[in-house]
Amino acid sequence: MRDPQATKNSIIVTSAKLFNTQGYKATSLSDITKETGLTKGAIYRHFENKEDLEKQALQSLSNLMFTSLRERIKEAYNFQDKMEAVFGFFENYIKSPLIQGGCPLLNVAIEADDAHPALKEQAQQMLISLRSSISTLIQNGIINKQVKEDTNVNFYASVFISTLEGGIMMSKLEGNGTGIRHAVTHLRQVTQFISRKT
Amino acid sequence: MRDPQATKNSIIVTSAKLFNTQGYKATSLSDITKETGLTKGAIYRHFENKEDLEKQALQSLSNLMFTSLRERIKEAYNFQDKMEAVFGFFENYIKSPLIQGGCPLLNVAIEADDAHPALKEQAQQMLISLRSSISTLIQNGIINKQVKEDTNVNFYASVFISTLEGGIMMSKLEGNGTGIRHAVTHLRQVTQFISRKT
DNA sequence: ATTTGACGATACCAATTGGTATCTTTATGC
DNA sequence: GCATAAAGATACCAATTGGTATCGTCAAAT
Repeated sequence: MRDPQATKNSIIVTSAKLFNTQGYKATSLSDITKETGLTKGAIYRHFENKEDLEKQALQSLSNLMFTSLRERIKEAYNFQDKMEAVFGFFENYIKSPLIQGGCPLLNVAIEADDAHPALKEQAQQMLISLRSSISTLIQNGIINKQVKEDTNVNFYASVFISTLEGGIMMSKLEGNGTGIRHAVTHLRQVTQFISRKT
Repeated sequence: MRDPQATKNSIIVTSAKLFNTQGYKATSLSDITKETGLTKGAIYRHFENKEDLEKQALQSLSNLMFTSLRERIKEAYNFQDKMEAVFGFFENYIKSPLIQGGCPLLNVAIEADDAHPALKEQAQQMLISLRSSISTLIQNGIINKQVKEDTNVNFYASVFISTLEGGIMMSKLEGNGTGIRHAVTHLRQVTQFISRKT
């Protein structure tokens, strides 16, 4: 009944959930022991210290986020549908959260501002990944003649991310889907705008 | 040399700065005593407990934010210039921060998610105020024939806020002005789009 | 000038923090 | 079936947390 790999993973998963909802600094070891049912002895066997656990938990959230996002994008076969996949992914943070506590990137970006340089670096990497995903999506749209060829790829990637993350913030704060829904509705128009007329 | 009103205010101001940069939960009483040069005795004479201080500090940040924003808006005399005032206000979070640590609304919204119901309520009020400011701005634009009369006021207010807050997040994370600048450039086009052709 | 009451400093408190040392238990290779 | 090493539980640690009781001190009213 003893599976160290499984316990390590369960520690990562449940602490990731706590970090993403309560915050990294605000989540104590005892919160984690309570939620996992394990003891500090077990946790510190698998992780050097709390920061190590935070990093691995965030990495897990990042993986979860990007595998899910990429999967959704891959299932669509043209630019507009792929954008819809991105929209659906973000709307799901509110509708049926794959991950509790909202967008891990947004959460860690705000918290790691100054205090936590290690997490900040990871957050920066996540942003780079996200922008890269959306940029290539637009770039492929141009290549496939679905997006106007004079479209500023990085600019629009940035706009998409800003609007979606801001929408998540509003929706989480207000406890309804209005914020993200408006963001998506608007970005749908933007998508239309940079699309080639057919 | 003893001015209780002044000391209370100095406690609020410096703790507000700490809360907005390090986070509310992450800022300890000793952080505050260190930064203010005062002792716990002084602080607890003016505030019931830490939560009380947090609330008053956030209120102070909120006042600072909205007085500055409204001032900027009031100085402009047509819709587009007023929108520029809003844009300038948000760009200033990065360029020359009136308040260190980025947008207090964004920061507290993310942190108070679940954990802190009192702060969350204040954050909700702040969002309502911000949306109200921008909504009336657009509404007045319609009244003054500067904005298309079929413009969905609340929708665009929501879009403006999402995009700006998301832009702040990106800029703070990346340590440059690109995120907010792109957000503003885009919203300038949106402003153009909902403006009446002259 | 003295009294008085608020202001702020000092000294303390229990509880909790992240972390470690040690002990027991469990699976596994022989 | 037994030794062994790893996994996890228990028990501890100093430092820090928010909070309080008490003490000195300063300024204003008498």
